[in-house]
Amino acid sequence: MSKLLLIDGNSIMNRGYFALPKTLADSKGLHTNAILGFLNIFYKIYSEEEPTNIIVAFDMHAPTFRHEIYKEYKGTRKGMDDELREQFPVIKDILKVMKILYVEKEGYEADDIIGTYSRQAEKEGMEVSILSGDRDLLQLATDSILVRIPKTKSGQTTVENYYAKDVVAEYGVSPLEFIEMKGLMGDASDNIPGVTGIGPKTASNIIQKYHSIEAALADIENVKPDKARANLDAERDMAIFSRDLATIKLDCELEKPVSESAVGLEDIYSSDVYNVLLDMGFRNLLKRFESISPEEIKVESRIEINPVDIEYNDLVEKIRVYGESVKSADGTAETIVGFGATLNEGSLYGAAVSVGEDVYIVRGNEIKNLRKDIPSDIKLSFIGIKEYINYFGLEETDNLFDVSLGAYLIDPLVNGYNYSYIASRFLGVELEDEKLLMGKEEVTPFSLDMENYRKMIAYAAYTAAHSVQSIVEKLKDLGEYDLYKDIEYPVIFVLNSMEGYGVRLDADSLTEYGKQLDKRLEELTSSIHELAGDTEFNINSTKQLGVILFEKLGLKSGKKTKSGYSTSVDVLSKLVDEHPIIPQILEYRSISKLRSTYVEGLLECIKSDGRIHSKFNQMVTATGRLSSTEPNLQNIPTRTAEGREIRRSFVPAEGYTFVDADYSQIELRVMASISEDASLIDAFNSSKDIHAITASQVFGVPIEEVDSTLRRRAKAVNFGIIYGISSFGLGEDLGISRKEAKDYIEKYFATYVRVKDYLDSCVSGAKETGYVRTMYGRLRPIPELSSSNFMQRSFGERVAMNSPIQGTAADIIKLAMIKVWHELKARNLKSRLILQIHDELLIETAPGEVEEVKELLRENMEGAAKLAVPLYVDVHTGDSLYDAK
DNA sequence: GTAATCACG
DNA sequence: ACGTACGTGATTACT
Repeated sequence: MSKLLLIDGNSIMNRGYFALPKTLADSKGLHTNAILGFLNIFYKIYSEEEPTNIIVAFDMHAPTFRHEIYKEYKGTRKGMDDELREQFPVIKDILKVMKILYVEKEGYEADDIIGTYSRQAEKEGMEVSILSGDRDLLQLATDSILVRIPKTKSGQTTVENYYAKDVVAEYGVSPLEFIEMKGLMGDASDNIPGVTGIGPKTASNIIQKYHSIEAALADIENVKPDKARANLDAERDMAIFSRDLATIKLDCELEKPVSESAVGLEDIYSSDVYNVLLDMGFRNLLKRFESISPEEIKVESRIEINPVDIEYNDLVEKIRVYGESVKSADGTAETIVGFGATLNEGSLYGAAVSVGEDVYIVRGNEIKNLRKDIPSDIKLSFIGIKEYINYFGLEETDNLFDVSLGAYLIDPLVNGYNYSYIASRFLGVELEDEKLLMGKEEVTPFSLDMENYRKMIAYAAYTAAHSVQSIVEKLKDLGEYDLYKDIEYPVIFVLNSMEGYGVRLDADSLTEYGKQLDKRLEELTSSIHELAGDTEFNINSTKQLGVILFEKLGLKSGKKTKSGYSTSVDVLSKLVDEHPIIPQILEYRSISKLRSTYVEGLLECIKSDGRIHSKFNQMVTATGRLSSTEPNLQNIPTRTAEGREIRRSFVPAEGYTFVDADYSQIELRVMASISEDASLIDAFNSSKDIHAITASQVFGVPIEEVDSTLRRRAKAVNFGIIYGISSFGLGEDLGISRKEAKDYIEKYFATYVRVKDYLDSCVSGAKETGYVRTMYGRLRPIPELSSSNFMQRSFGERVAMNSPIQGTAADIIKLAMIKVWHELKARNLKSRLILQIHDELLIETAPGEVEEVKELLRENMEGAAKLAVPLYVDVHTGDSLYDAK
């Protein structure tokens, strides 16, 4: 059966325009956000429905419009933004390339065109669905015509579907009565006035009773409530006028019949379309093409590389010759060679090296001498150097480049910096995805001659070599080159060294603690089941737990989640006094967490040297912090006594000692310094206890009268400020009303005026440029700021306030790590840096080096940056992580 | 594979 | 009127 998809072009474009950042633009500076928004939703719906026919309707801007008539009548309709207007001719061109029929006609709105076609198609027995962001079109829904409204729900696009019955279910009125309702309540976005004082609620009530405006007018004396009756009576004409404005025409005279709108999969996914989308920079959309018909679509920008096998010695010679040729061609040009391989247990099966336009593949492990065997002025480029440092014996001073690290600094919000992303973004070339090539298959020596594996490493090598120039240029353009050179690049070597040393873990003591936890867990399990009325259930299942607590035991549920009751700590803590089962569940949860994540999880990570070699990832966070995985050593418990016990099992090597140093309030100090707020700077200079002095200054009490409550509140405000404060969040955290919280914030800003100015400038600057920056130049783009969604936008504002602070602190500790690491090396100390936990460094200190290391740590951490306030570190020593804090 | 929860700074 | 603190990762249950 044939199926027609009708699209409200203006409304869907409008939606894209407001939902996506205005900063989106193609190489010529044309805005593309509305176009991208349109195409995203189009492809989503297209792949869902696979319609046989498509028509896109557009408004034609002529003075005969209903809206325009009304504009003259009231003069409020705002013109369209130029940035949006310029995108319409482009989307129409794209639709032409897709061979999709689009219709616009003087005197008609898109609504009317859609209404007319929908009825025609229905008559012809076609299945019809209508896509629009405008709920006005709900009036077109019937038993067989589906109206689909896209909705953004916490960042995710979902589509609400309405047949006639769904309209009734949601609004209590039929699609036709929906028009009557509009007549009463009006629609501000569509400039339909409606009747004064009648909103959706009243309108719905009246229409549910009378079914039409005329019927209500005929019985006007009985219309309720009183106010609505009076207004409706006085504004009879306006009600009818509004209703007629809101009515979509079903009988437009249109030239083209529905039959001319047929369009096939091959039109939508043609190579012409692919090239247009590529040209506009819509890389994400292109992925859809690959899954549709990979071999049929031939694309100019998609390149294929056929690597050539070579012996190692010949490769070295090729590189040397290539280097000479580049030199003679242009005395200043740099020779860059790219490397690609997958390392497995410290050895590789084969490697690809990109030399000029050729890519060579070498088998065996002779390649590990590559850096030493080629001239030092030839740059060796990698995707993720850190993985290869040990294999090649690389050093910081070798001539190296990491393109993925550069790509991260240019856009830190991306999920993974693999070759296909880098090639697409920086070379404008589409390479087959590594996932596509390798699938889930494991790489083994036996699969080495697999065509796909060879291609994959060849692509990686090619990308590594060829994207350096563009990435360096971009880094320089963005003012991030020094950040790369002076911070990120050196940190690679520090992290590699930390990963190599790892941390010693005492398996025996941890196992012993695990047994204690198990015992307690058993007790709690039987006790909880008993308290639940002798019901056995899985306490770990939030679903089952929710049923027990809120249905069986009848406790009142607070927050809800998408799929039922929330049973999170903050909900349960409010119920501790309601039922004895609650504290037991809370204890069960925390013990269970300790056992599975920290006892079992950590034990599994111990390698044969008795140590844990966690990975430090440099290219994950949006702010510039590190992250740690397999296992995460940055979240070892410390806040509760039971959790802290885990730290007893983290111990130094025989004879060694832990020296730990953590920055005191580094983020607040950074904020004081960047904002140049004299009061806050003074506060840091005059007191050791910043929360107490904040309390004193903000609440206007002498410092010696600041009690624990007041201090706690000030501390929460300080945190709130760094997170991008909101009265709601602060109120929630402190358990006070929003109004009180707001009062605190106002007092804080009255005390530290420049802090407020600074935070405001972060937000306004970010709204203008689309990003924020740390003291050391690190960028964080904030696309959420131009969202039309209040929640998204507010999030963007908080991010704009938080990221420069969190990011600058991250920059500073990275600088400290580099200094400390080099200093340990320079002094030939045996002590080693083994852990970084955001504001804290841990050194496993060799016998006899403790005093020197303490001094060295303090000096280099406190001296890492010159701020308007001093940096302080607290230094501790101990024979376990427990004692060293 | 995603959602919920909870560990850390 | 919207529904919230910023940045992470691991485990478990469940689709």
